[in-house]
Amino acid sequence: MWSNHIKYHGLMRTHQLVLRWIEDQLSGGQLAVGGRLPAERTLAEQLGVSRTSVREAIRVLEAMGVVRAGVGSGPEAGTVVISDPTAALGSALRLHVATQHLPVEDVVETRVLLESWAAARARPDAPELDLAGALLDDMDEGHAVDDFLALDVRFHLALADAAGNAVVSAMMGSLREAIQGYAGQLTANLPDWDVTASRLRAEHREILAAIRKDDGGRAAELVAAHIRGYYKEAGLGPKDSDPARLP
Amino acid sequence: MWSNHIKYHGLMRTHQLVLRWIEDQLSGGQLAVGGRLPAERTLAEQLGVSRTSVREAIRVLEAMGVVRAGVGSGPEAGTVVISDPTAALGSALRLHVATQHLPVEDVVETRVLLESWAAARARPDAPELDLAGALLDDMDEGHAVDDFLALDVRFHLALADAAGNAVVSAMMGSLREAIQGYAGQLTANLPDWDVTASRLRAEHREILAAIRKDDGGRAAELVAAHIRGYYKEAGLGPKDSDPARLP
DNA sequence: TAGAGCATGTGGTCCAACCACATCAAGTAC
DNA sequence: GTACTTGATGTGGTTGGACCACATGCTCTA
Repeated sequence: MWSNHIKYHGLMRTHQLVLRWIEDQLSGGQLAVGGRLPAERTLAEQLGVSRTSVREAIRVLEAMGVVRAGVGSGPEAGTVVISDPTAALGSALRLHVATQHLPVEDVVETRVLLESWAAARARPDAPELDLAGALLDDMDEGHAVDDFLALDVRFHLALADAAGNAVVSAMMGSLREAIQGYAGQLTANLPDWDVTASRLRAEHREILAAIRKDDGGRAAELVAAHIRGYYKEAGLGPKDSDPARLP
Repeated sequence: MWSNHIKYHGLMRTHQLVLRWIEDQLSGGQLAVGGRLPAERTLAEQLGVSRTSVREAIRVLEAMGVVRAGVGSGPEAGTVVISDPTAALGSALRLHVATQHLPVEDVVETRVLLESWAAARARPDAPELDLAGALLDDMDEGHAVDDFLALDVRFHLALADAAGNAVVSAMMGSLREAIQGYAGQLTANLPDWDVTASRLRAEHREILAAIRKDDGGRAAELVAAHIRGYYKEAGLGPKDSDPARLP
């Protein structure tokens, strides 16, 4: 039996070598979602590196939403392959928003772009719209602010999913996640939350109705106004002084 | 002087604690792009954790494009804060494409969406267009396939930057990066690279001209056709059987 | 048969040591 | 005086070993 040991990697740091090995396993199909990585100690020995380097690689993959590490024994234990792009993109965006290199206004505008497109593209008979409708019904029964916002997130995600593009869905969710803390603080700026919540509910119903009637153009306009209106009311100033150029 | 030691974090893994501390420093402004983190050993002592945990946190931040670690002494050494959202999003997308949970078709369609929007929104006098023009001139002088594609990437990035939305630029770049390997293989499917390259050059000039004439609508259409056309010629089948619904 | 308790294997954490590298300062040769 | 050599210093990179907490499953016992 030949050895998997990889040497002569002077140009690459050891954990990146492990990373590349795992990525190759994924691309090649030897490793798929639901599958499990070898134990850290085993993998370290197989690749001829230290357990520390293996762990650093796994830490990165975990941050990327590609694996989940669980202690103990049994099916929940070990390092298993998952696929949660939203978590990865969300964390990355949030960090870069924190460094002030991604303006919140740009995040909001990108949300408008992606969600408008999703609303315009969603099929009236998409099954995700049923979930959106159910979430909408839940929102009617007087919730606390946090609960309402949680349902709101799921409603918007359901709409995005209805467009059938996994990348757009993931990016949409990550954008929302990246400014979640920011949006939460904004609610404090609102003059009257109950009034705002009522308006949001009404707008949600309009959006869903437009999609159901296959009026994608109107749905897109409504979504854009819905998102921009909320952040504007909460005090987020527009970055662009020429709104006429907005699509 | 009080201690920075953080204890009683039973619910959180140690490296996540370090991660949170650094993110707080970024949000609070104590750390900004260009700044340097304390040395690993120092930070470990300050937070009362092992150097291992500090290193795992730094590895994650590095993968997120938030810091860059350099050995040795001097200005290039140490762990300094940077901001490269594209790298982070690109790696994450590439990995999830590898797990087959993000279809390449969806990546391409999202590129069409973002780049069309950018082309429609770009101002005719945006300085980034000058760079795009210069790159276009470079492309004329017979290059190898790889060189041409490298210039092509920079041209498209320049166009995206001209729209003035950092989030869209970052996402655009990451999408391109995520399928870079895939796109490279596709060139082998082309019947005649020189013919294709000529067509791409002509389309680039048309796109740039449309933006310069402030005809955003036409620019968006040209970009969409440009991207879809390339991948279609190279053999990437459309995922949706109803192209009439495309925006 | 039902329960308690141990064996096993997983990731989580820490420590101590060593290496490679880049800079800078002190010393040395000319 | 100038130019070169040489060592000290401080950085991240890597390793091996040790121990812990946890979850499961087997085995022994009452």
